[in-house]
Amino acid sequence: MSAVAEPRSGPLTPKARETRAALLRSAADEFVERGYAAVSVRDLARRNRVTSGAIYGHFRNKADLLAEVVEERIATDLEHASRDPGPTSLRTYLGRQWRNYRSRRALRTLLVEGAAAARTDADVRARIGELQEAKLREWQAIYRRIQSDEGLDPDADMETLVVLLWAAELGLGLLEALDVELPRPGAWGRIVERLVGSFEGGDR
Amino acid sequence: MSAVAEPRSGPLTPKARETRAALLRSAADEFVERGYAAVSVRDLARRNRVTSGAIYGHFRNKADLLAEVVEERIATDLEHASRDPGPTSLRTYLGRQWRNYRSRRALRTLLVEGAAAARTDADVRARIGELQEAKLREWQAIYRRIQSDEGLDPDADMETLVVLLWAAELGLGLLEALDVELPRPGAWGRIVERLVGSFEGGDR
Amino acid sequence: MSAVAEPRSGPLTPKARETRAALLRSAADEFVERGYAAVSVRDLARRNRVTSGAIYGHFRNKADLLAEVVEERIATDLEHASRDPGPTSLRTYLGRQWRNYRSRRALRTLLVEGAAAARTDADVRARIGELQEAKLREWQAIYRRIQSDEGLDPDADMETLVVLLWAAELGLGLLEALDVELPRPGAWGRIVERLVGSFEGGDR
Amino acid sequence: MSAVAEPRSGPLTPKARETRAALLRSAADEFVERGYAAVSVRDLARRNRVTSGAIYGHFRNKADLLAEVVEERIATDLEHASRDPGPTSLRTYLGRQWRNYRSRRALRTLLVEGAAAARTDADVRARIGELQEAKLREWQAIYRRIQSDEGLDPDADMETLVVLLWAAELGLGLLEALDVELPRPGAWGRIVERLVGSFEGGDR
DNA sequence: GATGAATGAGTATTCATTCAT
DNA sequence: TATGAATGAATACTCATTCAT
Repeated sequence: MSAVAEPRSGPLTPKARETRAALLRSAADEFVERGYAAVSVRDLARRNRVTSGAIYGHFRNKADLLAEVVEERIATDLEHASRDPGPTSLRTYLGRQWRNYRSRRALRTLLVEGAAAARTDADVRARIGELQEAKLREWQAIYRRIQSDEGLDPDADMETLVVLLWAAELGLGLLEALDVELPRPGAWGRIVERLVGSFEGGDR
Repeated sequence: MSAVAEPRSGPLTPKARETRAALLRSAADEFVERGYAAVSVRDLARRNRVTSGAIYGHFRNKADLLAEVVEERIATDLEHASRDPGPTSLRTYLGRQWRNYRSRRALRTLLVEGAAAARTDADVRARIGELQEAKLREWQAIYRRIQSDEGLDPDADMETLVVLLWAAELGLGLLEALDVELPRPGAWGRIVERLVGSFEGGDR
Repeated sequence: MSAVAEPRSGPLTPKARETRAALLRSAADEFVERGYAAVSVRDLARRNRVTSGAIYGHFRNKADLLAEVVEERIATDLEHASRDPGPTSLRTYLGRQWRNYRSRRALRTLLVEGAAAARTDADVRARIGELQEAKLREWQAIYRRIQSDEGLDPDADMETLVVLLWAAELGLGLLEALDVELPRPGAWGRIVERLVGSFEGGDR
Repeated sequence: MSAVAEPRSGPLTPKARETRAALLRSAADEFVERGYAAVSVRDLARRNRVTSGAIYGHFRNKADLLAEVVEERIATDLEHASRDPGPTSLRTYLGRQWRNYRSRRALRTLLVEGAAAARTDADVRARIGELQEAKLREWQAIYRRIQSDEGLDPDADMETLVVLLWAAELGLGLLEALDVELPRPGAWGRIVERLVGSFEGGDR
């Protein structure tokens, strides 16, 4: 209906910045706790002592709000996983990541919510999807670097390995949503170390 | 299949059985295509030339309908994966399953929808969650059988391996919902074969 | 969002018919009294002791409701104006119509509201527009019949005359909306008779 | 032109005058193109590179803006129609006005919008209504002058004639809003000339 | 067993307007 | 004078669900 541009143009007032951050924070909490669909914009407004109209000064949509929440969470929660660990074996690198999978539970939950929303919202789909692809590419680069530095089997398909391991992480999110009991962190770490071991000894 | 499915007790007339089956079929299609939240009970009614009131003669509520759809789909799509393959190597068994992962896309989609619904609906959560746990237990039994029959490393943690591989399958569903490009079936099959290879040669 | 058909399919329950008629009646009253934009769907619901949801079982839209109201009003208020008066002079026929223009005030008001709504709603525009064109064609046929039967100047452009007179009627509606004082019925009748007189003598 | 237009008193800076003029210009365009109700104050603000708050420095409210737009348009578009044409026949005078009715389409559109707004806004109603009455009085004076100068039938009711012709013009606006096809300018001119002819030859 | 009219509560979103800075 | 963040109230509309017929 409106043919022209959007709110949120120039630099924000400090107070506006604060409001926005607070909204993102409580939206993240609520979406994780009660689910995206079950949280109404009014709920968020009330919780932040603003009117729902105010929220629309900061976010285009409820979906936009979800996308921003997910984007922020990916950035913070996967930040250290995306840094190249330097000289290390793939086993050590992966074992460390997997052993503490529980710390990423909120992120997984948000991605489950995001994926469900993505099914009907093209914008959410594009934004979160592209973020996922970017992460996968980052990790693939790291794995390949380790592959050549550490003398792993050069035929090993690191691209697919990365996708498989990340899919497993995401799948945990689904199982968690279904209240399925998951293995203990130690077991997770060990199994990944063991699987990845097949890449070390050379070909097979 | 489910104890709560039919509010009306007693045996069903053939016509009622038919209506019920048609509803399940089209609900499955619609949930996969347009998403559980985006499909209204009235949509389903119209598509099946019944009134929405009639649907409540067959299913307790919309969530019940989703649960039944998922249950049915799990039963049919994973039926052959749950049969013990008889004497075979784990590599062969798994390679076969993974290579044709694309055939299970609809099932994965339904599980993504189901997981999102499960987040706010305790009944859906319990029903689909228990089904998942049952499947995992089935597979774990098969893997353990192969482990002992084929002389795989007896220390290998087959329980966790099963969860990891199934989580990866579910994670694919999430990535598909986000329109992330996935590896080709051949690559999937090979990587799983390779990973599982680490269980064969004996200890490590 | 919904790909399939609409409510209101088969024949209506007597009670439903009643509800629908009552809604149309009170919508007409309210739109005339307070204006289409100022009347909310909830207002109408409250006034009819129904929920707003019920209204959407009878009408697709608020705009649909307006269109139906206008259509009905045109049908009843212009019904007798559309019947061929039989043998009579154009002067008598028109004088009679114009002298009692005040009886059509509600119709004019609705057409002003309808025109304003039509500016942004293509459906309303098409529906009311087509109705207007149909009426104009009806009248043009009647005028032409009188023209030949009563021996009026055969060169007279009855098509345009009809449009002009109806436009004047509609214009009254605009002036009424602006609270402009209008001439008395007698004066209206006389001026039209006088103007139309120019078609009779054949002179010129 | 209007006593309430400028909330801020005192003389305007040149820049403020410019902003105000630009706002009026684009408001006129938008109201004609998309409709008063469909144009938001923010739309206008964005289009003029001001904030919506700033608009309230120039106009009391949105309705005030519409009233000013209409007032301005009436003043410019009907300016030459309000000047006494000097010695001329009524036929010539009116034929000229009607033949080019298409040039006044924007004005008619604004009056339709104005009338709809007037239905719920007493201020708009009063302002535009009074303007209309003033115009009608102006024209009535001119017609009477011609009536006596040109020796038309002294019994002819010029007051009502003026209202009728102006109502017809306004009615065109309504029909235009409904996308009803209108006669060609030539036909309009001729019919008015013909009708007015009945005033010339003397009584009938 | 089925109908379909109605409920009731809720939803995201929009908008004219205000006011501290 | 202008900004832009925020208000507050309203809006059309949707939907799962119920129940008299």
